[in-house]
Amino acid sequence: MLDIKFIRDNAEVVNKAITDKRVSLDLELLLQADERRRALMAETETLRATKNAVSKELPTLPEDQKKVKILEMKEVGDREMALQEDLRKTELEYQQLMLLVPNIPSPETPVGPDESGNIPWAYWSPELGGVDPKDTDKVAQIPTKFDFEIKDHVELGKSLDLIDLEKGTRTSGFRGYYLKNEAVLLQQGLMWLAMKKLQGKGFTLMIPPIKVKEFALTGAGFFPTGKAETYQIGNAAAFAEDAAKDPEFLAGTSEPSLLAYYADTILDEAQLPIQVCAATPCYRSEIGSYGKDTKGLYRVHEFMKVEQVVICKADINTADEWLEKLRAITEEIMQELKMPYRILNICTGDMGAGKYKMYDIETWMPSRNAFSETHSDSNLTDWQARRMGIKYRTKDGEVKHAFTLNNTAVASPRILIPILENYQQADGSVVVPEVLREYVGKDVITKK
RNA sequence: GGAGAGGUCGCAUAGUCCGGUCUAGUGCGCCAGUUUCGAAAACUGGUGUGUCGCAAGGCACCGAGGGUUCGAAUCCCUCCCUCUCCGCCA
Repeated sequence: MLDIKFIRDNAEVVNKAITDKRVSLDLELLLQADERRRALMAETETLRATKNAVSKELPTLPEDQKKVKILEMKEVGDREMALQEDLRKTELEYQQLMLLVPNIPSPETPVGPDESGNIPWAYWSPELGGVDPKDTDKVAQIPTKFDFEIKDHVELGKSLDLIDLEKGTRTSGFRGYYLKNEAVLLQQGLMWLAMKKLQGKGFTLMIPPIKVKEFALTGAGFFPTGKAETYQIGNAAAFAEDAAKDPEFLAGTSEPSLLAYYADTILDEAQLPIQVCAATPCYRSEIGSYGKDTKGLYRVHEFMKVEQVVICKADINTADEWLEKLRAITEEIMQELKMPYRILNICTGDMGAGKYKMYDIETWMPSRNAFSETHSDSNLTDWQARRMGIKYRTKDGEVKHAFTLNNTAVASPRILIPILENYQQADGSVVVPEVLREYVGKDVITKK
């Protein structure tokens, strides 16, 4: 959400963001609703002021005058009622439109229609270290090389008894899966590794609810536009009667619950920055992705993710710094795992409506012969904080909306794809990344 | 699941029976001033959020939402939450 005053004064800038981000919203309708809303407010408030004033003097008046005033106020009350009904409708329309207004993208964000407009910002591989995207020769050397015919993670998972997709689908439905044996230890190890890393970086560890109320999803910006992506749940019996009553949702990330911890709160500036993280299951209906990435573990309905969330003061430089710090933390984990990856500066058309600036981290997946998204680092400025009511009091006593950021630390089983595929050997076994060996209990995963 | 108690402007409380000097009293905390070499204490004053407005100022908010009334913290209805006890259960 943006400040309505900012929207009124900068309609052109907002309209450009709407176009660049391919948001479906007619700003003119919002501005009109805003104007009507303010006119109705002024009118009802005048009537109320009259009523309040008369109510105060009424008990002191003699009986005959009292009767006259009461009749007068009855009329004023009727008029107020009529206006109020109008105001309520206008207010609702206004609020619904306000939720659709996107954040203004950063000056460094490329303008583009979709993922084709994203710009590689950095590459890294275990052999070469950091590589400048302009150094095309070196960039070409980044993907892992094999001198044998590679298997994809589905084949590896099957032959090493790590993944069972058939049984997963039978039990859970389309995109269901079972992880088994070392795959379980790999995933648990990754979660543990990430949480310990973040604890060392000053993050507060949390186990938050992932079953959340609507306000958490609206506050974080996932609703109303992302409703189709979200599972709605409820008590089975009650759900059968009336699904809409008191809805609960399974969040697609812990971000809503981590932020909602501070919802409708005025923090003290000294408490900032707040760094919190959580390892939680995540649920996504993937309803808009039918037929996309249907093979294997790339796109699944439920997965585990360690998420980093930062709430910092309302200063763009501070927030920019945090975006880079969060990126660096994720890179540190990736470098410990020794997997080739790249970082993309995400363009306007591919970033969410609420984002100011966003990096994706894409890991090399041999079977896809491509870098594919495994992490996502975002600066939302005050867009989420305004929806969620996260504020802080400055040293001067001023109350401001905070800035929020978030980044993936690790998400599994998707991350198992590059691990299994990049670490596979000619004999069909998979080497366990060094940092995960203590969790898996062995150096190499071989056939049972 | 059953029975009861309760949610008041940072915290703790008064007010609710019987609607109108409650634009919510008091204590604590916090801020400023007086005093002091400095501090403590004492005394004095101040002390929320949101929204509309260029401003003066208005309006809203006593868990949430409705209703009754000229007027609601106070009466009525619905919902949410917390606590205590009992029952059941991982």
